[in-house]
Amino acid sequence: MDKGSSDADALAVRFRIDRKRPVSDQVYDALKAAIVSVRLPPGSSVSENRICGQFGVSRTPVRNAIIRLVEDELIDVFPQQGSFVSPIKISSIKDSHFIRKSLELAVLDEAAKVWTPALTARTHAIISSQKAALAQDDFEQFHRDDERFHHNISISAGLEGVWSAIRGAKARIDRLHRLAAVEGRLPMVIVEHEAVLDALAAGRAVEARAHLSYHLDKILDLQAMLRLRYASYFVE
Amino acid sequence: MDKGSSDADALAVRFRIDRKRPVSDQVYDALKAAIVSVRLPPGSSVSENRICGQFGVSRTPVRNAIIRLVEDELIDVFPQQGSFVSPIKISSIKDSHFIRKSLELAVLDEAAKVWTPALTARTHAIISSQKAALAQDDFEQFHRDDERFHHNISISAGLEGVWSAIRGAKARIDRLHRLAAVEGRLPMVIVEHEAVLDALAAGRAVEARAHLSYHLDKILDLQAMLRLRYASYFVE
DNA sequence: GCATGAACACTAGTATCCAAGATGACCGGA
DNA sequence: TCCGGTCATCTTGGATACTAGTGTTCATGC
Repeated sequence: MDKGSSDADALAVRFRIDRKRPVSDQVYDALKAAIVSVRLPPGSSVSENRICGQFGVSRTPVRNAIIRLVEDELIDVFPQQGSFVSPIKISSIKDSHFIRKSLELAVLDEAAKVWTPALTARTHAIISSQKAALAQDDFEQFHRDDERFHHNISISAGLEGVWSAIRGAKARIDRLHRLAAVEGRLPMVIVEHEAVLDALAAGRAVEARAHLSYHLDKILDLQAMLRLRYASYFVE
Repeated sequence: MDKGSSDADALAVRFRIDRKRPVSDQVYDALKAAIVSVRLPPGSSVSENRICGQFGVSRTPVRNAIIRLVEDELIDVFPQQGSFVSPIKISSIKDSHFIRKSLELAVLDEAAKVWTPALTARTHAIISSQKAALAQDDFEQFHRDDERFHHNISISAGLEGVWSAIRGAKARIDRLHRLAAVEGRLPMVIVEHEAVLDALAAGRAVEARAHLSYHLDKILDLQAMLRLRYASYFVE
């Protein structure tokens, strides 16, 4: 099980620690970003000693970060053996998708009730930014804007607290999105976002709901194909 | 701000550490139970040093447990000041309730699709147990059975993974339920559970949904009253 | 050549120690 | 009496040392 040899380089983000902020948080953010973006692929070793060597910090903040990532189900830790990036569990995908879809649709219903032209403008700006990112092949920015689009709906509905729950479920399936990105799905994402926004702006809540449902379900269709292409990343 | 003087006794569970299981987990479970059951009321000091003295362990596992409780939004930690049981935030209640209701209703819809007489029998057994607990004034068992009732629906729907998300949101509002318990709401809980089960058993999914919705919303009605009676536990 | 076992390297869990900041009591002076 | 500064004490954050269990590897014996 020599998973950790070349993986080390994958994280070689040459991270600089800002001593003003809690080190634990910075390690958490960096590791989470690396895992969700699949720079640290499922199965990678996340040896505490190696990580704290790379970041130039002690084991304590690294352990704190790992504890939180275990809570996020992004890392599995086997005592006296090691910690590893969680494989993508088919059954977990099903549950996380269910959670995300249920919550986002429920939030969308609330947002539709209080939608305003100002919110349309704000959302349109996000989509424009996402288009620009795509045109420049800036995939990191694209995914950031994607998250902003969905986050924005929760904010608009006045349900900011619900977003953190959505984000938790989203993080568990975002790795699928990252894998799907290299399959040329990105332009369709923008089209689907626009469809949701147009329906919202026109006050057609039911239609917006249908569009968002379609958008969210799309990733499940790709799952079978991704599972074949990246078989080693999946279990069950 | 001398919140920690008498609070210490509240946790005096005389806890015995089982050296076979990870100490962190045991501390986490014990603290979480104490907080959710309001034995450790909002605002209580959760000084790491005092806790590890009471449990007879070092600070490390205590800190690990606290990290997870912060993630659960049950503890707030202020660096160089102390860690305290989170106050019940009105806005957070709203969001957590929204999350729980959205998920439980969505799960209920799925459960209704695959409901069987065997599931009816199993659920009925849980309600019977809950009745017995109420008759014996065994409130801890009552709340355990209450959790089993809701958990059972997720299991029946084949969405075990969704339950953990529901439980997370539930933990944040369970303190309200515990406070409501002393207001004599418990018998109504059983009636409402039975209404949900009867509708499920009869195959009337829409009706079951309405009953569960009513059951879950009930706690919000009590919120205003509880907020007055236990003003010091609430913020915002 | 093959199976076995002992030593070793590595892991995470836990304990202890130090650093830095915040609080509040205490004391002196106006 | 009131205000202000100092200091002891308490807090969490981080670093380091130690423990115990696991997997591997290599040497040994069959």
